[in-house]
Formats: sequence, structure tokens, C-alpha cells
Amino acid sequence: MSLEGYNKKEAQARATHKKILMAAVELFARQGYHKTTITDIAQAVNLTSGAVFHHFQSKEALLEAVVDWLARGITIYSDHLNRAEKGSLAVAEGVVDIMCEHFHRQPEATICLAALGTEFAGSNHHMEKRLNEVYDDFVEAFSRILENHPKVSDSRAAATALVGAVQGIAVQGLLQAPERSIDELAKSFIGLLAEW
Amino acid sequence: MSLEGYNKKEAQARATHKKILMAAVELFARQGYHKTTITDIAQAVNLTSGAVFHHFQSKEALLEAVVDWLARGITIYSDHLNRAEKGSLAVAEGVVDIMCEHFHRQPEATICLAALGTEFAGSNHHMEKRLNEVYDDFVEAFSRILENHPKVSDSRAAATALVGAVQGIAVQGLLQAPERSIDELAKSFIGLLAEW
DNA sequence: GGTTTAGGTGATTCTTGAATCGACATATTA
DNA sequence: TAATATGTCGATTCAAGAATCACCTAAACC
Repeated sequence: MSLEGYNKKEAQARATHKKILMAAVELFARQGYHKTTITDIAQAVNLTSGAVFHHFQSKEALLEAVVDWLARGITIYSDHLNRAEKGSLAVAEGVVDIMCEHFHRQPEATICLAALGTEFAGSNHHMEKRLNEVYDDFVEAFSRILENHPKVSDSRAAATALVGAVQGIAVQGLLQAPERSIDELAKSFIGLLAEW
Repeated sequence: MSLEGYNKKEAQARATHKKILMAAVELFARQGYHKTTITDIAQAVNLTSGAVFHHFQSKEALLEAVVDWLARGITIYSDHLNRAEKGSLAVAEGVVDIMCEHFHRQPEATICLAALGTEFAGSNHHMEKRLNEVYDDFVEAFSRILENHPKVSDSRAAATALVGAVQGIAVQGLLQAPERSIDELAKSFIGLLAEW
């Protein structure tokens, strides 16, 4: 065990754990949760299914780990928003920039969240509530910005709509890849928004 | 058999066929394609799985029938757009109105399309191409409207982004239901768009 | 060095779901 | 009314996937 691991085995275990997690993110993004098998994930990291079950108690436990990881990633959005001065188009542009940057660094993350959100929306699965919580921080921060928008009466609804829109655009980006990049879509979308 | 069926049996068969189709739309919308079993669908219409397979050769054939049905439904959007005078915010509002109305008449249709689109995006399944075609008419019509938008250089990208946005909003509407209605989201979203 | 511990294997079990098939019941047609 | 055809049943087959287990190997600890 030892305190703070200079420890080949533990390092290896952590690395494997992470590798499995990332493979799951990627595969859930591409194929969705239900279509993806444990064997798919195992093969993606050159292991056997037994190894996956060694690191995660069940497929659902793996799903939860994935969602936790996504939740951590999304905080950069709300951080940006919480720092921003209220009410300007620039803020929205900033958000979309972050989205694009985030997308380029980890395309799977954005898409995985959108994919899982859609897959579990309306399912009554407990993951639905969990995913809502993930979005919530972000929506909360965004709605504060939108509070003094001249044409928005319900800022929370507007924020929710924007989050949905961004996710939908990411999905289209995936659907149309590689002919069309997500940047083009994002940039065009920004052009449609009003200044304020 | 007879020509043009006043024929109890054929009428019954058609009705059953349609009932199965609609149940599939609803279940695919709520749970996605892969999560939904033939037995789920059969139970939803008080039949057995055997009956379902009598009407549809396979689960995939049923999926294709569903997508065809969705494709027919989406033409009302492109019809509206093709009739519209070019370039005004009113057109976009009209589209969102249609979306809401369509949503209220058949909530499952909007959501099912979004759900399947997301589920098959990036999958390399042939359904991905098919879904793209379904969107394409709509995107095509919309991009013509956007051609003389002052701030949009790539009208097709903008149209694609808008379609994605609308779908994403529908998903959020489902995810947040019943506390928040899709109308609120749609209305707020409109408020964010620029006039032109 | 010898014992213990933990990551990983691969064969196996158990369950579920897609698809098939023969039997049956009811409407149609003659 | 008898014969045929077709919609539906439900038991069954077959494949795939989740999860388990006994076992192997190599690192960690004494």
C-alpha cells in the first residue's frame, strides 16, 4: 500500500482505471450506453472483460464514474460564467469559445454528455436526475448573466434553452463530421444571437 | 383481399400495424432504440412479440418504418420555410411556433427524432446517413432563408446549427418535464435571437 | 527469499432479448 | 357450410452480454 504511491502496481492500476474510464466515455459518446458492451470497452484498451469488472463493480458503476468525470469537466463553463461581468453578448461568445476549445481538447466529453442526456431523458432512470444536476450548475450561472437581458423574461428558461442548443449543435457537429466542423456551426450560431 | 378494403381483417391489420408503429415511436423516444425491446413494444399494445414480428420483419425494419414516419412529419417544417418570404426573424419564429405546435400534437415525434439522431450520430450505422437525409430537406430550406442574414456568412452551417439547437431544446424540455414546458424554453430562445 | 496481495485472464454461468415456428382462431370467399 | 387465408399466440431456439470464479503472474512487504 504505502503512503503516496511510488509503486509500480498502484500506478499501473490507476492508469488502467483511467484508460477504461476514457474508453467508456468515448464509446458511450459514439454508441450510447446501451449499445456499448463491456467487451467493447475491454477490447478498446486491450484487456478482457474480467479486468473491467475488476475495476468497476458493474456496468452501471462505470456509467456513474463517467458521469462524475463529465460533471467535473463542465465546471469550467460555470467558472467562466461566474467570473464574467453580467449581461453582454461577449459572455455568450465566451461560453461558445470555451465549448469549442473544450470540444477540441476532449471531443468525447461534450458529445458523451449530450448523448447520455438524450439517452436517459424521460426514462425515469435515476441517471436522469443525476444528469440534471450536472447541467444545473451551468444553467444556474448562465441564468444570472441573462437576468438583465432586455428580451428575456424567464432567464432560467433561456439558460436552459441555450444549454440545450449548445448540446444539440455538438450532436449535429458529430452527425455531419468530418465534412463540417463544430467551429463552423458554433460561429454561425453566434451570428444569429442578438447583441445586448 | 378485395379491391380497397372494406374488410374487417385488413382494417384490423392496418390498425395493429399503426398501433405498433406509434408505440415504437413513443418507446424509442423515451428509452432509445437499443434499450427498447420488442416485448416492451408488444406489451404497450397488448400483443405478444410474435405479433410484432408478423408485422415487421425485424427490429431494424421497425426502426426504418419509424424513421420514414418521422421523415413524413418533418416536411411541414420545410413546407413552411419554402413558402416564407426570405430573411426575417418572423420566419425563425414561425419555425419555432411550428415546432411547438408539432410538439404538442405529437411530442414523441420531435423527441424521437432527436433521440435517434443522437443515438446514431457517429455510429457508422447506416441509419446515420438516413437520419441525415431526413434533416437535409429542412436544413436546405432553412439555409435559403438565412442567405441574406447580415451576420451569417455560411448559411448552411447556420441552418444546421439552428436545427441542432431546436432538437437540443426539445431534449431539455423532456429532461425538465413536467416542471418546465417546452414553450417556455422555445419562447426564451426566440428572445435571444437577433432581428434582421 | 518466501509469503502475501492485487491486477489481469479466460472459461463459465445466468439472463435477456431477437427471431422462428407450429397451433389456433376468426374473417373472408366460394 | 366448408375451405382458405391471415392475424395472433406462446413456447422455443439461438446468440449475446453481464457478471462470476478459479487461476496465473508479478509486484510489494516482511
